[in-house]
Amino acid sequence: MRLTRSFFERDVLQVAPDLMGKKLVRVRNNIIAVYTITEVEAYRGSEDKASHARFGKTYRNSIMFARGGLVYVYLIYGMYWMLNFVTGGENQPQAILVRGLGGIEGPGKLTRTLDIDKSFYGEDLTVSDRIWIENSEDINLSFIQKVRYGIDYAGEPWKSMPWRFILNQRPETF
DNA sequence: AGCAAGATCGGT
DNA sequence: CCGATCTTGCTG
Repeated sequence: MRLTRSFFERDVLQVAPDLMGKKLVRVRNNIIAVYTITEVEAYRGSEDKASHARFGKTYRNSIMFARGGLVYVYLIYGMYWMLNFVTGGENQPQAILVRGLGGIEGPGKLTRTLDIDKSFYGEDLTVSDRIWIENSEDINLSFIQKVRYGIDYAGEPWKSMPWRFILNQRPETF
């Protein structure tokens, strides 16, 4: 069953762990593909110096200031699209970067596999017919937290926040 | 208007 | 470790 608005309109540090093991559904050419979410990173507010919101509202990050449940996509290093889910309420810039899906490790690799690009900017996960999140039957999921990747520029304390969430994988689940 | 840097990846 | 590749947002 598809996750609704209320799931995403919570603090990013609540939503991120709840995404562990959830199903990412992608529809293209009438083919439905379902992936297990295995790794995400949380970016929380303008005060988070690792976040794109650290400069306030700009052309690129404006969707982060919208209500939760929308998609934030951007290009990095001129080559890789990054897939994010907006969380929290309006004017509360938060986002969750999807770093890993069952069988696909790496935020740049998964968008290539799922064929996700700029056209998904602002897509609404609660009504879209080509991407959404579903609950999983599995309720016995455990995860660990580590520091976020590639954000040394943020400085302390932000670069040390354990805001990367990784599912404890049980091979038979995938 | 120009430029440095980037929430990455794959090959040496 | 290094290059690819190009948009963004800051600076002047």
